[in-house]
Amino acid sequence: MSIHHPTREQISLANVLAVLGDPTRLAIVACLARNDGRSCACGVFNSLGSKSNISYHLAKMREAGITWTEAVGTNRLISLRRDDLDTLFPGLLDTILAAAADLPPLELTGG
Amino acid sequence: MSIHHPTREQISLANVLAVLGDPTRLAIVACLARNDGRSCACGVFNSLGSKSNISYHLAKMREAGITWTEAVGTNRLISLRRDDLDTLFPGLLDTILAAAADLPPLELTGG
DNA sequence: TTCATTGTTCAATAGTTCTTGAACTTTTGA
DNA sequence: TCAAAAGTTCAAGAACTATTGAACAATGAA
Repeated sequence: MSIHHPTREQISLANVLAVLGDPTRLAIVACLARNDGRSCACGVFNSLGSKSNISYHLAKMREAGITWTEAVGTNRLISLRRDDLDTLFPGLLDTILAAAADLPPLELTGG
Repeated sequence: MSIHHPTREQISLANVLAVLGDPTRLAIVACLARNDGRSCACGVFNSLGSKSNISYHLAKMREAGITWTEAVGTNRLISLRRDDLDTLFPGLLDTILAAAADLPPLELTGG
């Protein structure tokens, strides 16, 4: 069974804001942005919570249409859905990332 | 006892996003923006929920630093904290409002 | 095959959020 | 004074969210 992602049309503003309105997920999205273009394996975020907790948060982000998840071996590679988000909500991601850049930096192992 | 508002420094990005990540509050903020400059009495939002429910949502917005509430007679006049939000998170409010403008329009009585 | 690695899913639990209606406060106006 | 209007607060309940650890599946390497 392949990984479910919402279509661009299914992405809602309120849901995107609600999902990003959580410090752990805001940290994840900031890290993904710093990794621009390339993808991150879930393991990169292990310092932010337990394995199952990170899996939970990443699923929320995927279901909200914020991230794209691709299976490669035993890894899941996570990337931002920049094109979709920028098309739907121009400027939103960039302004959030700029504001999030002022937040206390994260301890990311292997990041 | 006067109405409590957080200082600019106490406003957090994650909290602002979380509070705006709710359809009712997104509708309220869009309405306030449409009313640019002027303030709205709570009653304007009555069609979005019960009196106590709107009071609850407006309190959330005030506590997050999104709105300013001023007592005038028996009314509470609500306005956006544009200067504070624009200073803290440049562009954020405008991009959210632009994206929210595409949402289905609200039935606002007396708005 | 066997084993470690990577991540998901499940059940349980604690905590939070939303919604409602009733009771209440404050202000205004007759 | 008395009543109406505008909001707030409270308690209760439903629904949702976050977190954990254990069990599970899938892959890749020895």
